[in-house]
Amino acid sequence: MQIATWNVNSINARLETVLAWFQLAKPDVACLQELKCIDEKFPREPFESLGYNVETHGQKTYNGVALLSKFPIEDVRRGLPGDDEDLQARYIEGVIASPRPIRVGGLYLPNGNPIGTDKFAYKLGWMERLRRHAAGLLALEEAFVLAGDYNVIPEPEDADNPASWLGDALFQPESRAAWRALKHLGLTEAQAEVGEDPHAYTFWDYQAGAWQRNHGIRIDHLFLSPPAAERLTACVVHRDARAMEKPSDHVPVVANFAD
DNA sequence: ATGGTAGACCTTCTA
Repeated sequence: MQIATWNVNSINARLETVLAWFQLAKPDVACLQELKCIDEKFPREPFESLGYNVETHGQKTYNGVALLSKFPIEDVRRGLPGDDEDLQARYIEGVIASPRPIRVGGLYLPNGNPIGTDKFAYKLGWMERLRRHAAGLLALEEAFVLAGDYNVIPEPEDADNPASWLGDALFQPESRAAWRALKHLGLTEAQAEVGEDPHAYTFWDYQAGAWQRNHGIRIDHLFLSPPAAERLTACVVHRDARAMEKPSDHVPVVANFAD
């Protein structure tokens, strides 16, 4: 069982690139972020033709997340609980009805820049809500995965030039502490656990030749509950996707689980 | 040196 996460930076602008990767990697489950479209404009048919069930939580222009699975998707939840005022489409969850069912939450954590604004407060509030939700899921003692664009650089080793990120919301002590608080609930981070390179980058900005200079950061992660971590066998960062035609600025990260 | 690019969409916001 392969579960992927990928911030595609507009599913419609990226459709050919994303389909090409799906035909190559054939993930069983995929969490997509930054769809940048409403549900009605998500290109369902090409994914259904590849054998995927499709659940979306879209939004006009910004954000938007999708959960795709070759197995049926049950108990779908749209939106992160804990704030009825929050209208941003950044979370979708469902139970993958595979022979050994696994709950999968796909998330697009707020960027939070610039620091010192309401955007940064929103990021930290969203992370606390995610921590509470994860704690509730842990109490169920099920296998689950929380995969997505966390918009947090966990450690200095997760950036090519950490000093250049010191003033950025992705590398603030508060952001990193909230990320560790999530981990300290008892979750296992897949790439750190079994990745060939635990610090392989997952994002390179479009600007200033960041890809060509390998000015990358590691911000796309998969957190696993203990029963899911017991099944984890591998975690691969698909770096080559950044060199495709019309690439996203993020690359897919894929975790493998024993069936 | 405060740059640079990409996407949605209509003038600027987000990243």
